[in-house]
Amino acid sequence: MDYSENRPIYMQIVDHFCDQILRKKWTAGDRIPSVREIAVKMEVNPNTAIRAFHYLQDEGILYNERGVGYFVSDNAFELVISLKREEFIKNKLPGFYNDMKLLGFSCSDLDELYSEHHGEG
Amino acid sequence: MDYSENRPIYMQIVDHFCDQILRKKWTAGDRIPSVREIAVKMEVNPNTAIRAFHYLQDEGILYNERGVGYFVSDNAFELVISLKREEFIKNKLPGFYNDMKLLGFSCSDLDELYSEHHGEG
Amino acid sequence: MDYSENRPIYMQIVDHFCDQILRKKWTAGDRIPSVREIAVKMEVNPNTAIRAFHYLQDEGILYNERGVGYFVSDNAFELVISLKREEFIKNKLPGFYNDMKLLGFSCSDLDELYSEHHGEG
Amino acid sequence: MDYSENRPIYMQIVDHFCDQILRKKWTAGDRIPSVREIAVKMEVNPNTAIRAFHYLQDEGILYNERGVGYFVSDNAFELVISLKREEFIKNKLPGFYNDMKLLGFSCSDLDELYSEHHGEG
DNA sequence: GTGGTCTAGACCACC
DNA sequence: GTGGTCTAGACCACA
Repeated sequence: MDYSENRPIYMQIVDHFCDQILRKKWTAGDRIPSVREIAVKMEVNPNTAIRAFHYLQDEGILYNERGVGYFVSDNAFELVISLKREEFIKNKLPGFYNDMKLLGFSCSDLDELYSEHHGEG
Repeated sequence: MDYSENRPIYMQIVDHFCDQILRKKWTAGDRIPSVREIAVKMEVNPNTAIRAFHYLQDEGILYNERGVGYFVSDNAFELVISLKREEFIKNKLPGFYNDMKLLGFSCSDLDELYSEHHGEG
Repeated sequence: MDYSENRPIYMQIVDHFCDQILRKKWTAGDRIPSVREIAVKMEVNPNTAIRAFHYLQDEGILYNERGVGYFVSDNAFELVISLKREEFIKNKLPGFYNDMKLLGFSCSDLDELYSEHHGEG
Repeated sequence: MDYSENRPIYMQIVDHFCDQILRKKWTAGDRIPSVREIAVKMEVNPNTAIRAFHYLQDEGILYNERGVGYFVSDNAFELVISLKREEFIKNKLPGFYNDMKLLGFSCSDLDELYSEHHGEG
């Protein structure tokens, strides 16, 4: 977890979970680690971990079985994809696109820019 | 000013000032409107406006003459460009690029995606 | 805090914090008192205290963990030393030195002058 | 005049006048340039120049003959010396001395430090 | 609990 | 007129 970043810790956990799902590390029906395990592994306050679980539960990506744990929903993959796609197009694309143009870059520059500055990271 | 946005008001003012400089509306040596004028025009508290002025003064983009007002530095344009370029490449590009790839888009899709969803906005 | 002095309150707080670091009262990784605690202890408005924290954060001397507090950076001591040294040599020394010469004092007089007028103060 | 410096413009003018007197450029009975001449030469608002004249008049260093101009008082040199000496010892010495010690310098270092960093300035 | 932001309004020095 | 500082108090997100 990056405490100095602007993004809230619990959203960084959410992002991490979505990544796991998008990369098929976690698939429908999988039981995911408990709140306590997550909190310990990520060195985070349990309250903070809970917020991430609740967020994903609200979105229908996880579901909870009382006394057992949290599980990946059947349609988690599709939900994550559509959620991310919508966020990407509505929130991230316009700002990024305008900045890009204002700074004199074009879409075809991006691959090169990325590999140049973050290629090995 | 967009109060619902995540970005603080004073940073939105900073962005606006940078825009003015990038678009050559304000050039080296120009006196920019007073704190009070900005506060009235943008409908914010003078203290909020001052925070934007201070931020840009720290960056060397503006300078102050006591009792007279704020002025655009000689190298303001270059400073803004390099500041924005650095922020773009270091902070915005990697997250955007990774999301883009993860969602199955490529750089050549961006122009189309943008004009489709934000073309007339 | 000395309200009659020319130096702003928040810079007096900054000076005090730097002193703590120079005197090794606060060392790398220490959590320093919260904004509210400082404000109460020094009898200033929390906003005034925050300005001091932000100043030192910008200089890299403190860093912040959201919801937790402010901490002393690893290289805080070196940063304070170099900051103070630079300020001393660039800003304070020339004016002082010129005054000293103009008034007919020499460096070897200083110890005596000081102990005579401020020795027991 | 240095508009970016902390010291007020009118005090910078005062300092300049005192310098002239200490260096015997201006001596008792000399008529000094008019407010307007000073304002033009120093590229300063006439009001600002006037404040400097008034300050020195209050201290007894200058006197005014209505319709004629400002003149250097008979005891101007002694007044400036004692004024500066007092200010030096009371206000400047203690802060400077403490900083010097805290940064690990001693009086005997000053000549070298000065000539090294400001020798040709 | 932590800090971050914003408003409203005051007072000041300076030009 | 200009900006600089400080206070008081509010609301918010985050841990």
